Amino acid sequence: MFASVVLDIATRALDGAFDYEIPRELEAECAVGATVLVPFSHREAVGYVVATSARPPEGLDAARVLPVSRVLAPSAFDQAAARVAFWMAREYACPPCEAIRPFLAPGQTVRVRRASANAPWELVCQKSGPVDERWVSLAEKGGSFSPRANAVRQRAVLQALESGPMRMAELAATLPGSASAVAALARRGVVNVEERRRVRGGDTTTLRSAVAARPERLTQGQKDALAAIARACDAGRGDVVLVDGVTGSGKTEVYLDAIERVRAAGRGALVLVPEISLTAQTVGRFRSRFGDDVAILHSRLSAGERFDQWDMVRQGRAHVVVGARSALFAPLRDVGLIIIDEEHEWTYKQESAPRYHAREVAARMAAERGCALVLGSATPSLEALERCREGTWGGVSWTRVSMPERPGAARLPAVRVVDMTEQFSGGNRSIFSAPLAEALQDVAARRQKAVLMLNRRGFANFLMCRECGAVPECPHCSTALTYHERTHSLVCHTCGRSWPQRAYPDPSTRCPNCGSRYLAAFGVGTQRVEDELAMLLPKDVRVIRMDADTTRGKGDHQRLLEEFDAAECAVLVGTQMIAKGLDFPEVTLVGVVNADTTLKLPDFRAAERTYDLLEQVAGRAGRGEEPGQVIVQTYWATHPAIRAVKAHDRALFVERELSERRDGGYPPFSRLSNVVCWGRSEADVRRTLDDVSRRVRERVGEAAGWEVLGPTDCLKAKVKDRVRRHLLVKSPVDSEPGPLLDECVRAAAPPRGVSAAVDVDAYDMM
DNA sequence: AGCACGCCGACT
DNA sequence: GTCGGCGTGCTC
Repeated sequence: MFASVVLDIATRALDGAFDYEIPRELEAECAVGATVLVPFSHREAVGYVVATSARPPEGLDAARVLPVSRVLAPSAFDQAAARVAFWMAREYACPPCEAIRPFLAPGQTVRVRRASANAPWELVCQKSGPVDERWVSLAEKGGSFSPRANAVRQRAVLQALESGPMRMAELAATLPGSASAVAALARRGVVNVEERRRVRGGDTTTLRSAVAARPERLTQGQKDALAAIARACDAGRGDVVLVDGVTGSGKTEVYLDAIERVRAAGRGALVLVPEISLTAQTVGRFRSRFGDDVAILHSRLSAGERFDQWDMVRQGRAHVVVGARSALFAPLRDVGLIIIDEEHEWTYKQESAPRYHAREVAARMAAERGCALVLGSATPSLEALERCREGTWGGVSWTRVSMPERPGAARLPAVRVVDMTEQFSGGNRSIFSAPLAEALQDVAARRQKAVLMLNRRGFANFLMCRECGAVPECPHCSTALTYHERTHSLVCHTCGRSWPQRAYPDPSTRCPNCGSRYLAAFGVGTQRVEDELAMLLPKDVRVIRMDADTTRGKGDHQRLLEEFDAAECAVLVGTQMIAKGLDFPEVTLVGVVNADTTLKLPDFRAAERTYDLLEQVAGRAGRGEEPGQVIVQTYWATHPAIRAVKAHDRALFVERELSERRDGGYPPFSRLSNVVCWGRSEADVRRTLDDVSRRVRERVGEAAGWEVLGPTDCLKAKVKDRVRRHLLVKSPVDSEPGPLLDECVRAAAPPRGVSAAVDVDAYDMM
């Protein structure tokens, strides 16, 4: 037997697979998806088997085919997955091994490395593998047993166990050499040693809304969606269904029912959810419907927890996988359905190699496996909407099903837009407009709940001198420094450096530029909203603040949400993180403190992002019996995105936005790729990217639909003392910019100290 | 990527 | 006559 092996050496200089002979004794283990150790050019290398064959490799002298040395890990992916990985490598212009990595068991990286220049090569296994944990506990008669006077270790062990059972590993770490003491005590029957295979990562929640009570009847929209999904499943071609349902229209119920149908046919389902930790509610619903058949995979799990959940899927003990972006690569054997919830979310685009978009990989995977892909959103991406308008895309059908109503008595909330310039000229200097302040007091009086959102992305607190207009920037990165009030410091969010700094009205404040003392905080923080709320509302209204500061620890998110859920009357204050997925029927008021800060970002998707965010957060109101109200504060009330949210009419925004995109040749009417080049030497970076740019222009010529913009400095022109320049390339929707850009970068051969990255279908152009 | 090979200038 | 700079090319 022979194996085709992709080596784990990430370089553009080395692509494709290499062939090896499988020794007889390894034939059983050395299957597709296995991690192997192979000899490679004066050393050994780690690689992944992507194909096996009984025929020797063609066009290769048999004497040159070397044998596989060892099998390091069992199969993590199958043949179809390997095909998807190769497609990703091509599409997203990355080395094949980078495209394979997402498929591997989490926390199992095996590398060959060496400590110093001439040290021998060593295998470095960073394994957090399956743990068979040994728990030690006091036995019945443990309490009365008294060890011999000189048995210091035994005494220490018994004392430690008084407060409850401990893991052996923990005991050994705190009491060196306790293993033999435990063994001796166990022989006497004083302690019990119990071995259990622990499956980590099974989180639970007490949220009432996390229980998926089966509704008595479905809305017409839900029935239509389920019928369309059933058709797509039965077609078995990778057809796509876009479930376009207003917030609160019951998309999750549609997913649950669709999965039930797939499970009944013996197949499994992959469900992608953005920022999983925020939607403990969603996880709870899946758990309550499918129980232990659900595996949860997301980045907030510890390495061990993630491995256990992943392994459960591989072993075929769980058939429904719910997780963040990377859950798409879970080793589920018979995938019958892929669901991407909140399809428009940015988190589905990976910003490091492989720079894939989960929507596109899922579409490819669905086609490869002959299953259906369901995209769900209240604010579908313009890409998805446009493909559904076309009807077919990439050889499969794209269907949009609309769910325009909420089930039961719930109605979409009324939206009121408040022009803050009018408030200001009317003498109101508070961060709350008069209507929002009134509405909040009203909520307090009626003992209901409210959600207040601060739109802070790209607009974190910074300091600005009121006299000269200077904004302190990081000397190493071209980024405005963020002001942290609590620690009185300026922090660079790009490189993490920080400097002590006081702001006006502190008397020691001095503007670094002109020496003025009016260097003051600009923008609003959740802390300030919390303070103003305390002044506005009676003391018995619970105010819960949810931002990066209060949700640092594991489980903080959930704890705060549970607190909000349990409170009788409360206001939840937070940043973007509260816009999505929260489902609290008692919320009757949603306030957006500053709606338009994201509109000002230099990004062609800025308006779409703002619209999505506002529509999503507005959807948090009025999900129960009581009608909801939304108040949006803005300095730009005439913007189509704001007007569309106010009118609950997406067309107001989408039609104008689409025509602007069409005129400008932006996605979804083109593909936009970003080639970024960075390094310490500006001259080298400049020379390299100019070379790349020349080659791309040469290749593209006058071809219709291709356009090369730049090279120019990146918006973040310097990060960690490295200069950054980039090149934007527009190409037709049916083009393949990946391979072309890859070849151009390869041909330009960046010198040592200069790096280049190709980002196909880029989202972050900074 | 990592390393050998190989062709040139500065030293014993 | 030899050591070592890094340009070029190869690895199943």
